[in-house]
Amino acid sequence: MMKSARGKGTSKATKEAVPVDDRKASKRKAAPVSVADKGDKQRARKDKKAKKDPNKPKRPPTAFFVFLEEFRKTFKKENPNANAVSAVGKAGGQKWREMSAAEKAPYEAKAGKKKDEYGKLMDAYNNKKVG
DNA sequence: TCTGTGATTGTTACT
DNA sequence: AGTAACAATCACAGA
Repeated sequence: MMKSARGKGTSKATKEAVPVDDRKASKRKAAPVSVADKGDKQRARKDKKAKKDPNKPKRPPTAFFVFLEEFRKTFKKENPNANAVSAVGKAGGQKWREMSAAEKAPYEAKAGKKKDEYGKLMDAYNNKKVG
């Protein structure tokens, strides 16, 4: 199964009325066209399928994902009917918003740890990439 | 049977 | 400084 494919998905929202994410810069995958076409934009990651870097370490899960992992369990327990990713995603996202730094602390700690390891991998990856 | 899509936020890498 | 892409996960739909 494909790891991830949100590149051409589109139809991101059932309702076009509400913006996807106004809190951030803009839309993430709102551009159905290939990024490479942009040219002026980042063409480095034009296609995930490129995969020219098999050694490249995958990005560590963010505090949100770490929390989501546990949240999914709890969520499924209360909502065994809602297993869909969108269900936990929204539910988790909503809760995540309510959560406070203190509660996110343990998750951020984990994320921070992952980042540390990720940096290590990056070092090895870069070393290999160059050589 | 297999692949792709959907949704969430945070973090990264590039320009 | 700003922007786009990706990270994990499962159920459903199409060929």
